[in-house]
Amino acid sequence: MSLSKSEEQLMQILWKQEKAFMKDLIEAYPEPKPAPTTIATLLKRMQDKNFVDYKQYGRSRQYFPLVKKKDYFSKQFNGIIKNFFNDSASQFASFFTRETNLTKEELEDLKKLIDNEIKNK
Amino acid sequence: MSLSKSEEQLMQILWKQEKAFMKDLIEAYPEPKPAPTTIATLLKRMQDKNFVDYKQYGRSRQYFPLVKKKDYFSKQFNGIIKNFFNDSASQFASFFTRETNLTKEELEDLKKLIDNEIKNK
DNA sequence: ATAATTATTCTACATTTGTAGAGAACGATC
DNA sequence: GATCGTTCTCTACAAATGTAGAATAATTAT
Repeated sequence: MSLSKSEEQLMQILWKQEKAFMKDLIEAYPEPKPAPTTIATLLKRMQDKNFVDYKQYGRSRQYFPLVKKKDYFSKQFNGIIKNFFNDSASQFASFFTRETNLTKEELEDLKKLIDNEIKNK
Repeated sequence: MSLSKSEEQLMQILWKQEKAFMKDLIEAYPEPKPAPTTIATLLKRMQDKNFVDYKQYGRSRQYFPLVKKKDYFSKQFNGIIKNFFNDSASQFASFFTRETNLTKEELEDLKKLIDNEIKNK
């Protein structure tokens, strides 16, 4: 089960805030903000999908994510690698270096990172 | 406008085949294959969205993609970089090298690629 | 030719998604 | 303590998606 577009948008907000009351969520939305009921609906659906839970504080709820952003991203990412690069991460990597416009500095940094990784193997 | 899940799956087939008649498409589906009418519906919707067109050959149609896989992928990819990495490709890159389990060899290859890119700057 | 197969269009319908009003319940304010 | 704001639940409804039957037209195999 995965999130729809607008659920994902809300999830991004929640990941950023880590925990949030309804009003925090509303605040975080860019204009034009959706109706509070809209957010409530999304939250409920996300609870059904087990992406969100809450703690009752007094009589409002503090919502928090049940899934780590990194994990969610990894799953997404592996899906698209599978589809577009025949399940080969290195094939993707080559595409990435060619097609993304990283600056020289960024590329240098990246190289350092990779060197580090190599050492750790 | 973008493709839905199942439209995207069909698109992948079409990209692989480059051009295809209905029967080729059906063949390419893994079991359990969808009904031909299902595929027809998807194709029509994809035509409406301007992702697919066809050439009439005799009285069947040879379908072909209007959008390059690479372009489509780039757009998708940039979207997710924006959401998950604050629009920073290099931030993504660092995540990628850390979290993807590339072998030592693949990392070496990647390093070479990057070196090449640096030279071209 | 007749039957079987194939491709296409039209129609349909259930599910999911995007969005929000109505109403209840509680908490804060004057 | 009556009014207002906040949050939640319930209900609703349009659009998008997943899936496919009925009908039709054309194509091939017998």
